[in-house]
Amino acid sequence: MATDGTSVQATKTTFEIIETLHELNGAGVSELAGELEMPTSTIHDHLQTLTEMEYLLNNDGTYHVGARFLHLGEKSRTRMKVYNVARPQVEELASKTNEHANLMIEEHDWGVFLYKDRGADAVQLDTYAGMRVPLQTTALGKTILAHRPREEVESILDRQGLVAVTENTITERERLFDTLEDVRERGYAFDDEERVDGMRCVAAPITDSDGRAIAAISVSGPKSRMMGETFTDELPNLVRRSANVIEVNLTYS
Amino acid sequence: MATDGTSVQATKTTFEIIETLHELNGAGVSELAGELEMPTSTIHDHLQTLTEMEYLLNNDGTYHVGARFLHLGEKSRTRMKVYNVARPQVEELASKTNEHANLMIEEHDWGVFLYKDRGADAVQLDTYAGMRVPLQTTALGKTILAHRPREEVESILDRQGLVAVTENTITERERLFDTLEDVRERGYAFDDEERVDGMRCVAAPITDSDGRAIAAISVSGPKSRMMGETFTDELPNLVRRSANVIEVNLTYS
DNA sequence: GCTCATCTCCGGTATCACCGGAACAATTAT
DNA sequence: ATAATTGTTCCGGTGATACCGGAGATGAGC
Repeated sequence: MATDGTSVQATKTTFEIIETLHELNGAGVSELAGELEMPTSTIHDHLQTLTEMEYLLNNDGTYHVGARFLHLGEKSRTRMKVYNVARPQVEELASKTNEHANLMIEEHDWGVFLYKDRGADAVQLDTYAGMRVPLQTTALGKTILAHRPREEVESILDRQGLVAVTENTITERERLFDTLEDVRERGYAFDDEERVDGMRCVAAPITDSDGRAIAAISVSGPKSRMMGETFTDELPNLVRRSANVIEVNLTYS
Repeated sequence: MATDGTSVQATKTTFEIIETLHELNGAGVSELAGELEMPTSTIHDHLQTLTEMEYLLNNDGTYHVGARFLHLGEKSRTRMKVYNVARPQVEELASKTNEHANLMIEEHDWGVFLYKDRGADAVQLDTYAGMRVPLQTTALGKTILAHRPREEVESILDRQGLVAVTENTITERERLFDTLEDVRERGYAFDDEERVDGMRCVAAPITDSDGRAIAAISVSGPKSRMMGETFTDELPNLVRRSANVIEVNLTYS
């Protein structure tokens, strides 16, 4: 583990433990020690500290991630202008289409779901606020990439690669850039089972005055309902209109 | 700073920085250094590490809390049974009453808002998911305390004290225990401007099979609308009924 | 009561978190 | 333009401490 000098090892360990605890959905000292290949005493020191600070919960030896993370996450979300402005629009999209409606931003080269709302007919989905996905695997991410300078997209891809998630995920760099070109021309993006089998999605970017994407909104639903003119015309218009409203409200508020 | 031996100082520093960053709603290195009375280089080391790990964002020298905390918080919330079961009930309460409806749990002696929904007429409030408040300052917290063993409540008070937040906050231990007795008899609790001036609240506990409170739900709104029979009969019944539905669903799911 | 598994606690030591200081960058004033 | 100022980043030394092994405590299962 090469330390750059300006790097706090204990912090890395602490967050590795938190992250693993989170993935395991709660665990004991020795389970974590085994998972992370660290001595139990080291794990214990960190768990102890974090519990004392009230970031973790200890239920008879089983530790869990506590609500202070929700506090940090939720409050920083509510302070994002785009979240506050976009949220009502996402809700309107969901209730108009009866499907899932989502808001995504980019952070550290990832697509992050900031908010989702479920319409009346929405299917069960694995998305939740805070979830991170590779940008090119969703319509949302593609609209964001489409409205970023090519060199920025290149460097994101250099760092992130082009992982395949389903059979339809775009994995060739040139094909992606072609797609982004289309997205830019049309003003919206599709996702045809590129992240989840059976699911389709339509997304539009939310751009600032320079045309740079700061976020994206979308409607997603099962292939069976997302087809024909609904998929090719109706939904794109709906989503774009919402994106526009958000852009306007961002400027004048 | 007395270290117990089994305590990781760097972790404490890291979270102090995160917490301060959060309170300041983003800050630079030297601002944090001033606030926390630490050398800029130490702050920088931690910020660097946390940004590398993608927990913080760095916008031209101004650091912000990132969405990974939302990820941790939101996912651990969705894995709580009571959240999933109670959420639809909270939403129903909000839409029936047109006021705020809330779900609270206890964690590390604090009352934590797990979820809130706003009805059509709901006033602007400072509550948000993850927010922590002293238990005795809300109707929600009081119902939780009322359905915990007295010795447990005593030790919570020993650690937390009885801070006054408004003029009406209960600050005497005996008066609190009298109130809790009433709450237990009635089956629900009121909050008459004990946390926020002008706001009233009605809450009911969600208990497990042993009668121990695991959470509470409530409706809250401005004094002007929360009065008369609505406040004394209608809302209590509504909230209790919702709590009951949640309890039943918790058992059979 | 014994065994096994797990969590806590403790104390030594090699490591690295912390810090001062200097270089670098950006912004404003002159 | 240039200097002054403010703030960020980098670097290397060193003393505090994170880490670890091992012992003690706890508790479940037989």
